[in-house]
Amino acid sequence: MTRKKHPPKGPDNARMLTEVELELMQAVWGLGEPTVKDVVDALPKERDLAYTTVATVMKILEKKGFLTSRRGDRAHTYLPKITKADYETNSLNHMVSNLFEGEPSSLVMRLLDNSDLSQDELKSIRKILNERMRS
Amino acid sequence: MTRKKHPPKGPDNARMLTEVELELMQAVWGLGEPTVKDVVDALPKERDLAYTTVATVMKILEKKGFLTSRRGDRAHTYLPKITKADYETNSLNHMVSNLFEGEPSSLVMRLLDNSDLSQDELKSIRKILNERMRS
DNA sequence: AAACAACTACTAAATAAATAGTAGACAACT
DNA sequence: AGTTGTCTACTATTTATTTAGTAGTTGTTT
Repeated sequence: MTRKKHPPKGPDNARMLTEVELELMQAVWGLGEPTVKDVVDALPKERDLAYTTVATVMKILEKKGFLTSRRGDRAHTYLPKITKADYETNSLNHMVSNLFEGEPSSLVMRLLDNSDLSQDELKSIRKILNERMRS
Repeated sequence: MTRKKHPPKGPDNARMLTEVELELMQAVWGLGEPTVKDVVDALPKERDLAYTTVATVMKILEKKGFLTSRRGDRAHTYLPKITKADYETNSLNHMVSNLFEGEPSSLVMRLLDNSDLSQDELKSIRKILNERMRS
């Protein structure tokens, strides 16, 4: 079988995190500049990942450009290279363009159609919206 | 190395589509009950996927429960087992719980913070919101 | 200093995802 | 009836993802 070797994804610009990567990034964002151990400890006790597994995934996150590391006192520490807010924005953009034909309002429509949003949630959303529109 | 064989993902209930899978599902949703060929033809010309690649992925989608197939006149046809609307809802729920701490309003906030929304978009979002709130 | 604990680098294995070729079945024209 | 084209089933390859072990280094505690 003559197979064309399909090229590696390459050092992409706007890559999305995998499930586990996101899980660990959440911990990192919450912790500031944690060590591997900090992250392991921050995971819920029922989430039983080996220390080395976490270390490996964090190395991968570094290779992919989501984290930088530097030598700390004892262990080295990891620092996010992207804020959670920016990642949220990227995720939303990705979703809007892949699933909602590039129309953010379609996304909001679907969200409002579905989720059991309380009257309070709706109000706070409207408030935000009004602020956005004033400016 | 004594390695614990980590179990396969299993026939999951609320799995998300991969990138390519979503691409093909979009075509299927747009077409109704297409054959493999219909889907291939519906892809943008610059998207140069082999017929067999599309056939393989659609088989996978069937195994995962996103499509059913039945014998048609010549080729067999594929029918979505989930509507696009339902998949959109699942995606949003997934995102809200994995990235927005379960708060849909946080998602909306982030979306609105993202400056490249036109005044028209904002207006149509507000309209939707107002409709939701009246009911 | 010996023992022990923590940490890193490297390696490894299983499964998933993306892509596509081959062979054989079946139909449609000459 | 032979050629041609389409379609399916099966197989194959590369890369990605998830998970974790081992060996070696370095630091800590008796």
